[in-house]
Amino acid sequence: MVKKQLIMEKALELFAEQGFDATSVQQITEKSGISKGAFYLSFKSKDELIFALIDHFMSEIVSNIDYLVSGGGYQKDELLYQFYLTILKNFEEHSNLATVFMKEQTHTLNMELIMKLHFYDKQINRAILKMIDQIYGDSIAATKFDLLYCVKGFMKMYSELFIFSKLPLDLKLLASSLVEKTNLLAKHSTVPFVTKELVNLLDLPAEGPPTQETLVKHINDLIAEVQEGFVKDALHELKEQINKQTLDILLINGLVEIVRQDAQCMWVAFLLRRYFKIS
Amino acid sequence: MVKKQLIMEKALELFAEQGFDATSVQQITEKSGISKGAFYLSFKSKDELIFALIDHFMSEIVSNIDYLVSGGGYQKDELLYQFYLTILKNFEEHSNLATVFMKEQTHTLNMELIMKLHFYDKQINRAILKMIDQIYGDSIAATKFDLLYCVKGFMKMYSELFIFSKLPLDLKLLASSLVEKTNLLAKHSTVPFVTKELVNLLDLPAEGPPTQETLVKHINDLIAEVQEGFVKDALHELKEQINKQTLDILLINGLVEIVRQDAQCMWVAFLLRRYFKIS
DNA sequence: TTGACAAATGACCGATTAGTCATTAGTATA
DNA sequence: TATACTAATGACTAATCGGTCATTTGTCAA
Repeated sequence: MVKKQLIMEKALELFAEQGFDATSVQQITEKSGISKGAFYLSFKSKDELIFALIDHFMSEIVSNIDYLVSGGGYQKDELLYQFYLTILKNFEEHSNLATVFMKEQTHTLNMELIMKLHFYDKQINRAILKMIDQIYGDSIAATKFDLLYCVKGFMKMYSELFIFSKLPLDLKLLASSLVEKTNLLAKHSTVPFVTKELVNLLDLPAEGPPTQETLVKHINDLIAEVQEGFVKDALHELKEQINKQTLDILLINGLVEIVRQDAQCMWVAFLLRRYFKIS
Repeated sequence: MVKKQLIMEKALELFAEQGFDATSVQQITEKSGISKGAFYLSFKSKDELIFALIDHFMSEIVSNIDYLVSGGGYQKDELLYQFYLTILKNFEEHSNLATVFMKEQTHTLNMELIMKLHFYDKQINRAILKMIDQIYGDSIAATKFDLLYCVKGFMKMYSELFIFSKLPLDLKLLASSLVEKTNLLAKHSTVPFVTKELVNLLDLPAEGPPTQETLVKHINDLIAEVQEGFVKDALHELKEQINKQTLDILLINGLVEIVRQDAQCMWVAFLLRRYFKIS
């Protein structure tokens, strides 16, 4: 659906300029060259629009990192360098959305929004930790969680440079600089603050499983969007399984693994695992 | 004026919970146990309230750092440790306001708000750079601006721990951990990314001098608030100098230096220097 | 008790918002 | 061409907002 993408693009520009609250649906529709009614044909509400933006951007970042770490075939320093470069390029390309995040950070809109951001944050943590393990091995077991926070801190602070200055920056130099810093901290740091226990404490108490209704709604939304045929088939099958309540866990598990491959389905895969109590 | 403080406290709690936009004046007055009209006796607008909050807390943080770096009498590692500890305690004590900042970050409200935040940010940069000079001397001239960004990054990332977890954290351990990290980066880092030139580019083009009207308004506000007698006298004298247009620069310079001692007057001292074109 | 003044109130205003829905325009089929 | 259907419209609503101001309340000295 091309209309949806048009709205998302134009809305993103406005959100980056003015913030979410300060941007009216009217402005979005004017900039998109459509009527107000047409907006509500694509999105049920203004909130649904920002959810879509977050899903789109975050799932892309997470799957980019995942791909690098799991299947990139890079080694040690090269991996770290490519990691930073990938993240930075992502920020550069989507600096508009990054601006929205900076501005709106956990803006108390909705419990689902908070859960989503928390979920993607955990995915990123998982991927970075995996990378740290690959690069440094067991030697930094005591400080790896602290290093995780430093890496995220580097990303956070330097990404501000993109957002507040629109200057063209030398990403390769920046990535090299961050690689050096990360290595220094990894190899010589002896006083960790963030421990495994603290990270576990920070993982908010899990919400209960989603209702059947919300799950089906999400799946239907995805079926309308997803391109890949076999993913769409798996989604249909999953919907049937939910409605039939058969609980064929092996089949469901396989289907979830299939849809999980598609970045767009990341969040719904998470909800499905919650719903069916998989691992 | 005690009413003003009551409003500021209650508003701060609400802003931290819901954000600035999402909090109505109605809610603030209800929580404060006053009427809507009474609110507008203390503040001319909702914007003026958030300006007051920012001025109040940012000037406190800046003067705390300034005091440490300029007159604390600490040396090297001890100075760095006290610096982190002071900042962290400030965040802990005012975690509500820190939350508001995280949420509202440059929320496009008003040109004056942006200028204020930028001004305080520059004050903090100045103080940190002075500290870096004291501790490391000329040896890190090439990487000091990069180190500045790392220090600010550490503060940023770990302060999130306060804000999103309400856990009691071991600030002394955290400060020690950050001292070690800072020293590592200062002593071994060789690939800087942030240079003096880049920092200068990031300093937004300065606004023109304030009008006589706005200046007098700010001074009057401060006269009503400031406790210290001699500061109040200096403010009165400054107001007279402005109205008389005498331009006795030496006298004015001295008066500005006097009021600058008071943390509350930091911003107006900045405006005065702009107005009278001092240094 | 009275009168004068300041402090405080809350009903009210115009502006703006997200969201709705009766209506129209456009398009494909018979 | 007539019919049936979807896509698209924008005037409209109900709610909420920041801010105002005629009115009431409280507090003094006389």
